Amino acid sequence: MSVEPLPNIDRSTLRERVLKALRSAITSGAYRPGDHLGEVELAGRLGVSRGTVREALRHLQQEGLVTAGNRGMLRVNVLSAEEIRGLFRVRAALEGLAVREIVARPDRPAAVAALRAAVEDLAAAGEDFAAKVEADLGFHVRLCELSGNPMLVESWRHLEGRIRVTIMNRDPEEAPAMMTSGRHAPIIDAVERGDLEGAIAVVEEHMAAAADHFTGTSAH
Amino acid sequence: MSVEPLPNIDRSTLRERVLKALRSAITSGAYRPGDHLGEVELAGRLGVSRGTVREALRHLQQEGLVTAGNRGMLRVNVLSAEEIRGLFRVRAALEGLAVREIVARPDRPAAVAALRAAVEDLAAAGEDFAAKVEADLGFHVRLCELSGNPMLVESWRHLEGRIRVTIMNRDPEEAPAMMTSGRHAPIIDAVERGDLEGAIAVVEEHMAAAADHFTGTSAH
DNA sequence: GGCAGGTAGTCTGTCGACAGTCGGAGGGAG
DNA sequence: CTCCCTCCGACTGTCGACAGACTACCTGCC
Repeated sequence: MSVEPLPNIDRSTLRERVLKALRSAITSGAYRPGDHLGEVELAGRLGVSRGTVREALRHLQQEGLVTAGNRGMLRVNVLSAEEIRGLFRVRAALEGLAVREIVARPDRPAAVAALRAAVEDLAAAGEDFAAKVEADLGFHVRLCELSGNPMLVESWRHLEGRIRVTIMNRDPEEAPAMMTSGRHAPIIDAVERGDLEGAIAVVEEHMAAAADHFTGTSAH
Repeated sequence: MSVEPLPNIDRSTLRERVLKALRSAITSGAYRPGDHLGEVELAGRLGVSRGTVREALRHLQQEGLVTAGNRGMLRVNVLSAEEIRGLFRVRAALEGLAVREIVARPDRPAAVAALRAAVEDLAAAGEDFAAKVEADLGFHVRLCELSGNPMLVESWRHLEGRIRVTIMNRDPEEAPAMMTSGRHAPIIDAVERGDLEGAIAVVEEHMAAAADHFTGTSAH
């Protein structure tokens, strides 16, 4: 008798699946920033109870993807230019810590190799916008993961929602010159040769450029 | 006719009040790390519905105060020594960014004065342990707020729950030599004289010492 | 005495319903 | 024509209940 063909039982809870679906719907641009997210409409569309989507929405609210408007109504979050600049400064501090810890690690070469693989994914994304976004954020998450500091990853992920709405609010309608392998390679190079100051400088410059890019002319 | 005597209508939702109550109960030590938090018990004790405490618990879970154990049961989070070290490294990066932005601000003297007031609160706390904790965390949160970067405050607050359980898991039963005004003054001094490198060094040293303190010998 | 099977208990997951509140449309008085 | 009052619709806040799942214990058989 074969036990092979039934390995994939989805043990995830309904709330988790709804959470994923909503997050994906927002970050993919199906809901534009500022759009109202009604519990009843979402519940009906997803075929689940209101309480379930409610919990998912609350989770998304804490992630910063949605924000509470008038009378507790939730809508897709939209960040001001000032918030975007602050957001990328925090990112610079977090990812600066990441390179710092990677440089200090004994297995630095392995981390460098993993990062090189991540930028290759970015290059392989080609012109697919969604794939490029995923690969770019994947690289930066990987940077945090390779630091070996789970709390750092946790903090970075806490910003991920806001990062995604920022990207989605601007880039879909123009050429994204921001996410290219050429912009990430210098970070790896500096890490590889143990140049801590240089690596941090590159990261901060990278983040400053991104902040300028996303605040340049806000798209309507 | 007087309109004065009725200004304070509490418009907070029941979930928010339950959230506050639970957070306070955990951070005050009423529930020890590892304790099981049952929805039914809490709902009965607070006199509210299960769904309400459920949402509050989910919020606390994202804050890191509680963590999911076996079969989705939630218990008060307990951090490993490695997690604590990572946590305080992230704090150092965040608060390092804070001093950096404060030093760069034109209203630096006002920020310095506000920080001085915060350490005075700490000194005024005397030997009251809970008050000292509040004053200490108040100082650090103030540091983030004075940076003028709301996203930085947001990121710091995301760590606050874990910080509090870490403090509560160790300090209640021994002399807390960690939170004293003498340890915070050097930060302000360095900020006041515009010594960015020095201020960051003090912050990192402060955080490293705290990490050592809280991982020294885990209390049982 | 040990083990397999059943069985009660308890916890969370999910749902549907009721109530309160806010905003707007519509009608009537001035 | 304008302003105010009233009613209606929509949305969220909160609740109680049902169902599924896992644990621990207890019993009967070998």
